[in-house]
Amino acid sequence: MDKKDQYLNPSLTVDVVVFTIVDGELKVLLIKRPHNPFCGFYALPGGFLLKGETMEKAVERLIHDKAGVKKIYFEQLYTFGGLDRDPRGPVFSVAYFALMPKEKIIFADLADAQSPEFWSVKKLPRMAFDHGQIIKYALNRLKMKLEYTNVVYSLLPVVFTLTQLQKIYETILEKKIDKRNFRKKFAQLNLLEDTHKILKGDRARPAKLYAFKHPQKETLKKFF
Amino acid sequence: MDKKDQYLNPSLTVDVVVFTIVDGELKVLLIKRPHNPFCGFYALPGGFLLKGETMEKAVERLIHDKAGVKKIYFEQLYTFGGLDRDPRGPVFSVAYFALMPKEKIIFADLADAQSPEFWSVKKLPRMAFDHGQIIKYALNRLKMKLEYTNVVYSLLPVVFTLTQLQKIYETILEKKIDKRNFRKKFAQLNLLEDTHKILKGDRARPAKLYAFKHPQKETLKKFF
DNA sequence: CCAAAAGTGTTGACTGTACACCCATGT
DNA sequence: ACATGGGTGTACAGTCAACACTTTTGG
Repeated sequence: MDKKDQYLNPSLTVDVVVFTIVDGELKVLLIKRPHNPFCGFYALPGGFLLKGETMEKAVERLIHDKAGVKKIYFEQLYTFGGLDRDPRGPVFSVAYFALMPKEKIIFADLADAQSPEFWSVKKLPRMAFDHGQIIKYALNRLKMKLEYTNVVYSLLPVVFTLTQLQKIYETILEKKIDKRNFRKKFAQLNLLEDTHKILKGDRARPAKLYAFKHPQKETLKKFF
Repeated sequence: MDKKDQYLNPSLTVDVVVFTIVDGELKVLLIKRPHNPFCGFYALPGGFLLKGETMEKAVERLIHDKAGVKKIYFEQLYTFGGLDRDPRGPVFSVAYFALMPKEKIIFADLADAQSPEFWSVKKLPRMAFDHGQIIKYALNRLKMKLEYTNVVYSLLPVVFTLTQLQKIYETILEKKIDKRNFRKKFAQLNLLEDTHKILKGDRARPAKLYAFKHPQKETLKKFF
């Protein structure tokens, strides 16, 4: 047997789980597959690497093409390599997870002909490949990162109220948080600055608007 | 241009960072490369996938062939994909990290002709590819996991003294830990059981031997 | 003046940390 | 008897969780 024949020659793709929060629901970006396999099913944005392209560049390209947005937070998640993931043969997928604020969503004018949509993670459609599992994995990572880092900034516009901030935590962690304890915690973490602006318009007391001092990723001891 | 030409067709390898502790030093398993590129440099055990082999199977195979051991703890670490990692072209490497107790080290009778050696992570030789960085990444992961999980069991023989346990923490985290607080913490975590055996032979007071009740991986709130 | 969301402190329980001495054995 | 590592408790500080009322606006 030729030595080369004993080796697997797998394909390598990149898939991205893009999360955002709209109307108090955590959503994930999906695309309806126009081809077989899994034609008509929904899938994560993904695809092969182009020549000379790193995985990170590919992720940026995918995010730009499918969500019309640049420069959002993303990180590598996990590499999935089950032999039966794709009926066409061995395809290894390096999954990334990304976060964006809903304010950046633009679907008009996309370079790509496919039809990206945000779906609530609570009611996902039938998913192609093992993408359902990948989303589950990403969700878990998101919950972890919310508790140990300040990534939440990537889901928010530059200025926001403390209530908006709290609601993101409550939505993703799926639990109620005490308002006073929440605000106390953030106050002592010293991550936010008061913009001295105020959000009116609600038919209620106006809220102060805050911004992150350092929107870089930071790892802290314990958030929640 | 043919459509296929725009896609990268990378190779995919698996590399394993096997840690163990010997004589109070954290060691990593390395192999001296017998071929170019980087002939004579040291590298992590790794290689291509065989036909019909998952990444996990490949890791088990590598660990068995290079360290002569089966059934040790391992998990996926990260996928490295820099375009210049390998001078021969784009090679993506899915890195795993593994832990084994020094008691299981057997170098005799290996299926593989190469020469595996354990090197202290404090004094690594010149490394091939980006393997130095991969080890650094793995080391970081190990520190994290020590603090949040009970993986330490994978570095220990089935029975051990509390002092052996503590020394592993001290070695890896590179800090002294208070003996009383350490023992108190482990007592309240309730992970250990007293085997009612005793380790004599030191010219000092004999020590009780403990074992993990559930050697499965568990994630706990906070260890250290 | 009423509805709606913003804003604000205190207490008790728990957890982490600092710290020093006696005990059981081998030589 | 002494050297060596094993084994044990207390007190203080910091953090977490529970809990209710007043304030400011729009309608």
